[in-house]
Amino acid sequence: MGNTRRPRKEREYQQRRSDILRTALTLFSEKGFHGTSMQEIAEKSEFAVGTLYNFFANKDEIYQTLITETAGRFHSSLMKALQARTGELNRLKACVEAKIRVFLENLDYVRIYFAETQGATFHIKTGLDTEIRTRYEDYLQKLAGVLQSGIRRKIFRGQNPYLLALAFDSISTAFLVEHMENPDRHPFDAYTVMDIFLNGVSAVKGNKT
Amino acid sequence: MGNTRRPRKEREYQQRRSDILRTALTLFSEKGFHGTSMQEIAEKSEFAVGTLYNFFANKDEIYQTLITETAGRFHSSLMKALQARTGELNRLKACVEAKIRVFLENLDYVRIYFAETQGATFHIKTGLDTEIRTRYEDYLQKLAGVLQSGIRRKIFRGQNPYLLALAFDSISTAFLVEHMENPDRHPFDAYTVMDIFLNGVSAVKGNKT
DNA sequence: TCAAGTTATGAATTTTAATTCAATTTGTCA
DNA sequence: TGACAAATTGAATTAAAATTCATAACTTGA
Repeated sequence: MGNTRRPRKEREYQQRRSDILRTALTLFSEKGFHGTSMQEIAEKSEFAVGTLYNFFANKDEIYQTLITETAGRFHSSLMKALQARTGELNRLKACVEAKIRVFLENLDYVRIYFAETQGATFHIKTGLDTEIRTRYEDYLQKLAGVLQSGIRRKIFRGQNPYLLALAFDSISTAFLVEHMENPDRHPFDAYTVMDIFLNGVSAVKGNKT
Repeated sequence: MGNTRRPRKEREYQQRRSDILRTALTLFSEKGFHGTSMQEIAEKSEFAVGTLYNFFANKDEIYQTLITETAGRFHSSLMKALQARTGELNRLKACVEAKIRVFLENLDYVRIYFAETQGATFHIKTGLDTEIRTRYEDYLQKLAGVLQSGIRRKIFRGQNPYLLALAFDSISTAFLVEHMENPDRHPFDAYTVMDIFLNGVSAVKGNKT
């Protein structure tokens, strides 16, 4: 009878689908979108080329799905961190910690993410980049909100919360990228990021360059 | 006679060559390497496809030349700035200023630069990315050197000059990228970068999160 | 066990764009 | 001016990969 079985078929279908996606992610991350052929994805995921087309309309759709689904998880982790605890300092800290965790759990994805976010990618046409950027923008706004409220409460100082958000985020990203490329040299943690961002690098009071 | 004329021919040859490069730069920056065809480069630069092949062995070589030549100029501007004046503070400031100038003068290139520097690009094979990264690494080391010497002289504080260099550079890059995408919102200058980097964002003394 | 329906397969087709090269044009010099 | 060399042209070729689809292999329910 066709109603207890549906779930299993569905489950298996999803399993196969996500196998394909996982394989594709690895390959795209190693060799880029254009450097990866459908043949390769097929071989590595142990399906025939044709089969891929039963799951996805075309190569672009695989890529797009990959980006969109992971970006979603990514985004919501960070957003959650920014709301979780109370107090601006705690939120910032939770945010770096979440970012570290999410990055390290999704190394492959992060590579692609940058390829899409930064610089001239080939997916400009599909509007995929827009979608990602919107999410990132959204996150930055939220982060700016936290900083803004910290400024109002005299915990932070500064003119432009959005620029501060940008600075904060770019420091953590930079450290993480460095870590990805060179896991051993230059270890760092949430504290390092917070310290530099909060206290700055000057050893002299009220340094006015 | 064939000796006074050589220079003119040479000059014209270089002119045509650089016309091609300029056109290609614009296209690559707008649509990425794979999104740009030789046809397009030919049309836009007003040559025939075949002619392109008299100047460059293939599409890859155009791209590679572009990157390498511009990266060279780019790199030497920054390195010069870091040596120019005396005093660690002045050097840092000169460095941001140089970076702002160079970025704004080479918007098209910057887009490609990121595509190559960050994330999974397609040129991994050619080793092009390695070349750029080496230069960048070199620049970061120099920057770290400046910070290191500032730390010795008790102008700066911090454990790890390299991480500080990374932080410094990533803040300026982030602001510049923001500016590229959105020239009007969030104006900033070398002073903003210096202020955040040196004094931090905390309004409270010795904040120890 | 079998027939109808599903899904997987991969060789054949199509698409796309890089590259080549014979023909043509342009430039040089006696 | 004309013959030779050098440079340009773009239609034809080649190469690489995405996509299709007729065929085969499984699944299911009677």
